Amino acid sequence: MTPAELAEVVLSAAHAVFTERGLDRSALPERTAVERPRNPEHGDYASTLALQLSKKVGVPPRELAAALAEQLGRAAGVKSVEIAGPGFLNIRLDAAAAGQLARSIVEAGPEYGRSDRLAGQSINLEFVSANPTGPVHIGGVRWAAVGDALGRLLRATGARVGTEYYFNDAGSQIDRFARSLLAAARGEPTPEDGYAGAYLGEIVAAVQARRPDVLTLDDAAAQEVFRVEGVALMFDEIRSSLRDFGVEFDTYFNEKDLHDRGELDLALSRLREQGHVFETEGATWLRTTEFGDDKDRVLRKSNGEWTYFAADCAYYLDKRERGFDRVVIMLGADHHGYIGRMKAMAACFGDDPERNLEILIGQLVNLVRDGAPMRMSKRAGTVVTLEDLVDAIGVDAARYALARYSSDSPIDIDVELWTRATRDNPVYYVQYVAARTASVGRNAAEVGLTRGDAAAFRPELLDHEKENELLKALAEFPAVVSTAAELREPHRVARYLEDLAGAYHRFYDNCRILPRGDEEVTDLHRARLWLNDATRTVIANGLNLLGVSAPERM
RNA sequence: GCGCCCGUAGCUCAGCGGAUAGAGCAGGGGACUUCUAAUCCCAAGGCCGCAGGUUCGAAUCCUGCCGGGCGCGCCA
Repeated sequence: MTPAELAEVVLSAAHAVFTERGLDRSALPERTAVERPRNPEHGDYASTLALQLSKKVGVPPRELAAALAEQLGRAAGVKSVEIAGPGFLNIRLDAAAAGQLARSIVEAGPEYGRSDRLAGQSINLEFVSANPTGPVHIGGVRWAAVGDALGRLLRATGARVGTEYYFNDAGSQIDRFARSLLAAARGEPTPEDGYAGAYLGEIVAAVQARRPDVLTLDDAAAQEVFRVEGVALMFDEIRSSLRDFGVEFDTYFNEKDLHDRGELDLALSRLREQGHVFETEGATWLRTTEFGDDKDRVLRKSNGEWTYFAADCAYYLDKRERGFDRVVIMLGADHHGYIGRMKAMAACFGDDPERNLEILIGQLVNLVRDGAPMRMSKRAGTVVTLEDLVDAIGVDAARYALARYSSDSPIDIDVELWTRATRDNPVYYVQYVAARTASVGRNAAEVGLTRGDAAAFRPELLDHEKENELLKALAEFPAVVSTAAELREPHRVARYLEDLAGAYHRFYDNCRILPRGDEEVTDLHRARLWLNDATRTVIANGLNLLGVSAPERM
């Protein structure tokens, strides 16, 4: 029995009690959940339903709890129900009902943990969106790991998801990039406010290989060649380094297309229709202060140029018109000032800024070696890049390390820690369980132990304390996945996997799975093999959500 | 000045209103003729920044303060 199923049982018991006592059934929630108590004395699962309902219906919590307990105690698979404290219900399952989960998990395979919790939602997820003026820096990499994991989580919970990389190929930073390339090609010093780093030389060489005539052109033409070719090369590089990192986007969106298709004009007229646009000092403004922004924003400057914000408006509108009802944008901490204007902009379009637009802010990332943050990159001068991180610790460790922490907290990634092959390296600890469970499977096959017919599986034999704890940890996975998706917090999956890994290691240490020597294969061996394989399934499913491999051997 | 984030064990961090606040590391003590000891076990370690409020119940929600990080543009 899964916690979700038990929660259903609790709820239907509540319905029965309410009916019997003539209480107001509209006070009952549509859904309830059971918790996994820390303290084993509090049972396998606990429900706080009586505490939540007592005030609504005017029945003392312990009295309500007693009625629920009596009803629940009759349910199949429930071994006992106790009332504790102010009105907690502490529920114990019988071993057969608990153990049956191992079979359900193995049979569900990659499907275990998936749900339809977010079915019907259509979510656009934009992340990284680094300017094509240099390699992806480490802040962008955090979003590559977290954003990609979030996309996987949202899909696993039934949402329709479109991942998206916004490619700023129209702004003045691109002109600065082109000027920097031209200067480098001519051997001139980097222009003030230009880009520097060894990668520029590589781009220059590649552009010159394609267009040997480039330096014979006049300034404007040469700069244009460097702009077009340089951006294309940079973009290819970004795209391929992200692909090597396991991240591919459904859509790579060009800012330039918004301009070419007249979408900024369209956005402006929509906003004008809504009555939030005004003109002053020759510029065109959006009255974002109407919706809580600290100042109004310019859409079109007095010289006739569009602002970057105007493109943001057009891009948002474009996403909405493509049928996404939730637009999620992941940004670095230095962009938090955008939240106010972006939310206000959504409101100016007539949208609900709480529901239609979510802006997630991620704090800074440092790569630390020998106790000091790394500031220098071989190719990119003062920024640490995606390739620096992968060179230092590898893709699996990098993705795991970046996805393991709440985006609200800054992280230091210690190179020495994340390459260690011990307990204190979380990704190793978790992957080790993947390898260990696979190894047990191989050894089992060698001694002739197989799970056998599912009908012959005897779940009631899994009654050891460590088996029970492992089963409870396995049972939590679907709830962890849906919570992580709803809260946009992939780190919950990583923390859960570490918890599960601990439960497996303790099981492994206490409960011998394979027969020793010439010992006969028993039903207990087979039952434990089901549990072993269920664990491997959940570890693999969980790591997959994070884009991290589940190795067969280590 | 204004805004966002953070403040939990010596350190790094979990903890979507529930019971006695949890992990890892560091430091102390144990378990290898191994199904991978790449692991496990035991002990120790806490005014959850401070003060109020809401609640049957607050590390969690609200307000104020203190401390730290980041930001503020007709830049992108």
